Amino acid sequence: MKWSELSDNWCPVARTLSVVGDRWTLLILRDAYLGKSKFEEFAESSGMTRHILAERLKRLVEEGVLERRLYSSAPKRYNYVLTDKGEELRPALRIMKDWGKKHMPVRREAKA
Amino acid sequence: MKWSELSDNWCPVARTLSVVGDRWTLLILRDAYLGKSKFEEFAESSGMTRHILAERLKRLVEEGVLERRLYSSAPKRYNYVLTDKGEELRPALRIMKDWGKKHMPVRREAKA
DNA sequence: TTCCCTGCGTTTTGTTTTGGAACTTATTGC
DNA sequence: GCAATAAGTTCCAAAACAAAACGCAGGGAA
Repeated sequence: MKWSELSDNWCPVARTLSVVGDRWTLLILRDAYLGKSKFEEFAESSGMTRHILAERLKRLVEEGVLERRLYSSAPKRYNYVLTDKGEELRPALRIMKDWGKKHMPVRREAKA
Repeated sequence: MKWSELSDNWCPVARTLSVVGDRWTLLILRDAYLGKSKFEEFAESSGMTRHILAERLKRLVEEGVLERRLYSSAPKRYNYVLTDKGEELRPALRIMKDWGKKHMPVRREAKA
């Protein structure tokens, strides 16, 4: 089965994952919960490539998890802010944060 | 940044996602929470290829989320059961289930 | 007015991962 | 011997990805 066919799965968990279950999307949400909203902020913080970031942001906007908002008209600049729908996933990330702290100690020092 | 470098990230969410944040792993956990434990059960329920399933199960065992257990010695058969560590992610899946029910209605009928 | 800078992406070029299907191994039952 | 079952493994083409360069619209400095 292809990943893209998951959005109409009978299982609500599967449908949720069809939006946020890929490699980088939940990391974007993490940054959004931390208050980040600009393309460059996401790019730097998460370490993902700009290519992938652009694609994921577009998808999250299409799905109504983020909203693309003009915050400067000249030059035109957009940022990405959480919708109510997006906010409602915050508790899931909190659980993952606690789980990571408890079960996934850092083995070697990472820079930043 | 490569996905594999995430396991030593400063952020506990990122470290958690380095284990369960890929396309299919959380679907395996969903099935485990529903009581499934055998390779064939996971394969059929999730619709993922056996190839990927085998890889993900191996990783989950390595990370201590599942335990590989001999349940038949002749012929040798193994199944996969949740550890305490694995159980502790259940609440995150529950949030995703509720979110999916609320925000991701099924658009067309999918077969099982 | 020529040049560099910032913010936000897009394109290009290889590498890695994935999907799909067939194959393997060990054992039981017919 | 022959099919069935369970748990993987192997192969190849297709898709996704990483890294880095490029594009573009304005701003500011020289």
